[in-house]
Amino acid sequence: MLTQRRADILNLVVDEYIGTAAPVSSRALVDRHNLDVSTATVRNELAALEQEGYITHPYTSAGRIPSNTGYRFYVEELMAEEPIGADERRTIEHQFYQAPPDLDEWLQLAASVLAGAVGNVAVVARPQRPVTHLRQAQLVHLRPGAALLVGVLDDGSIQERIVAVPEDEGQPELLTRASRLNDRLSLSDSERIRTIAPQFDDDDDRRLTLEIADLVAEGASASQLFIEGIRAALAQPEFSTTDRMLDAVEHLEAYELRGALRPPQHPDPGARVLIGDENERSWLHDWTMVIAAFGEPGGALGSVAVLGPTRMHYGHTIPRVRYFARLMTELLHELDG
Amino acid sequence: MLTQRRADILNLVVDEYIGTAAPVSSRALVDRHNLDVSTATVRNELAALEQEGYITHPYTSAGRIPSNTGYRFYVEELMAEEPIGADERRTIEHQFYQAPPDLDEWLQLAASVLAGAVGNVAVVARPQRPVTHLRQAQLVHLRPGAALLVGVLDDGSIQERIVAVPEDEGQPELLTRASRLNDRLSLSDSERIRTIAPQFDDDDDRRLTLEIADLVAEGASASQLFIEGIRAALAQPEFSTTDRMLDAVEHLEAYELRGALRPPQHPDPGARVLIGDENERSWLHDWTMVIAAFGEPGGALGSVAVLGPTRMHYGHTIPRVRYFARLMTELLHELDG
DNA sequence: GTTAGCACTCTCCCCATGAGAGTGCTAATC
DNA sequence: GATTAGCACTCTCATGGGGAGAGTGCTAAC
Repeated sequence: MLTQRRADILNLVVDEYIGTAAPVSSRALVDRHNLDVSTATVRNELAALEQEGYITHPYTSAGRIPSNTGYRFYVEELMAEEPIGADERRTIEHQFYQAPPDLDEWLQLAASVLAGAVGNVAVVARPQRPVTHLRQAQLVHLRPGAALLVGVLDDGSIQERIVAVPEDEGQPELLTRASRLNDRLSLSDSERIRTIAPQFDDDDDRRLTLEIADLVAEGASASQLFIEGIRAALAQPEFSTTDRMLDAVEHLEAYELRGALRPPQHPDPGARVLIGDENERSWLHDWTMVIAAFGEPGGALGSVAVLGPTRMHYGHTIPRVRYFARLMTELLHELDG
Repeated sequence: MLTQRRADILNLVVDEYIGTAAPVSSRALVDRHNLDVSTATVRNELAALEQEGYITHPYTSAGRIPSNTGYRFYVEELMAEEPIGADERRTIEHQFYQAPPDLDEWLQLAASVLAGAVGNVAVVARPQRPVTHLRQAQLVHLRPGAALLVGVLDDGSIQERIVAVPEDEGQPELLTRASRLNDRLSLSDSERIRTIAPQFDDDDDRRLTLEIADLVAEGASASQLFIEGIRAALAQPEFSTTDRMLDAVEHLEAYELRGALRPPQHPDPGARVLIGDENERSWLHDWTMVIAAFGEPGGALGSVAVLGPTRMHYGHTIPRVRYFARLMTELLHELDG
């Protein structure tokens, strides 16, 4: 365990480094926080902290920078959370009530506002149920023999695909067919729909039922992501060379991020912080991800996340990620009535 | 007008510069293309070409690089188009027939494959009609008093929003209501739907009709973009400094690109090439955009575009943009049956 | 019209240099 | 025993000079 003074100094080192992005010297600590010890004493403490693995220095005679262990300790024990003022809260919430009451608009807005607030990449994953159920299916006549199958799922998402229908059926017949299917399939999940299929007498009904099962399964697979703030994140000194920037650009896209986020299993009241190699993906080993889940237990679950260099303003970011997750839960609730 | 020899030399300068990204010297031209004149003669011709504005050089004693005028002349008169081999064609088309027959999948795939083929940013804009019509509207019961209004439009897109419905109506009543609305509104555009609204006796029908009009209008506004290849474009020497890279990253996103593309008015058999300041947006003044439209005349129109530095492999890119536009037209046709 | 020859220009890489920032250690001090 | 002053030492980084190299532009000869 760290002595109080060492912990204090570690705290200062991390704060300072987060603010300046430059290795922190003993001099800087003493001067800027009027410690009542000399730089030599601080140097001794820094050496001890380094011994214990909380900080390192890039070369013999540079200041100290936090190690991942240091950040971890900082986040758990030292960090002062920067509360979200009433003004800030109001400004943010105002933007949501200004926007049309549409989930996708809100998610997009959340990503954008959060990215702006933390100056890093913000990712919002559209809420999903672990298992989605069909709410209603519809067949829209396109041309003889083909119709658009539209499925509304119980997480509010819509899936569509073009399907074959009997050549001689027009919209009226398709309506009848759809209502027949809905009577049996509504509120079932993909698995169940598939088991119901053989119960239909009509060949086409059976085939369409299987299409619907596919449709529902598809809806449950890939959740849509809203990504913002790439430019702001890349402007940070961590990406001061073009190759590091290219690396980042390569990974900061929906496909990669989806893999990094993983769908939450239950709504999380807090925010998880994954520092450096605590992330599974190796490209994230220089990144920190702050992630929180939103939604109702048993309902659709989404994620709010912020990605940035491990040198991240944790005290600022973490409460904001939490706040946005709570806010999205509320907004979701509002949509559900 | 240029003499034949000057045109030949300009051609070589552009080819060479496109390949190497380095200013082209008289020596390089003579050596690498075994011209039967001396470097001094070539220098004289280069001086003349510079006089006439087709090339410049960055400083007194560097090789020559094409000016925008030079590129323009090259594209119109000199460039050798690199045909798409049967193999390449097969490989590409195969990928589309492998993919599920879904428009969005295809558009995404097109952006991705095209980006890979040209090594620059590829953008595909989802086809849109100048005026969209409602194909069918549907009301899906969510909870007492609220339903999901789903509109299928005649360009194949789907729009949705949550609307208020009478508290006491369940799915059966909503079905009746929807079919009543469809009878009157189907195949009308937003304008017309709005004028029909007052003809309904029922208050709720009138209100829902206006919602539908909105929905249709919304569907016609912003076309979805599929963007790929950012990383490849940024890896080029034009973006060798982080600030230029940041500038590019800032602009290479859906919102900005939508503004740069502008919806096509009619399907274009060729591909337009906009070099440097021929682009309206000032951020594109160092870029070239190659853009082609696809779709049927009178039907929904989309765009295929490639964006890259003005030093772009024109002879390679242009035929491929054209080819993808044609391919998308065919695929669109296939979806429409 | 073409070419050899050459002076001239500009970039770019390399390297030496020195200032500056910081540490680590030792010995003195509280 | 903890703290501190002092100082040697280390490493980076900015600066500037120098030289090689690449290429042009011009002139005079062919």
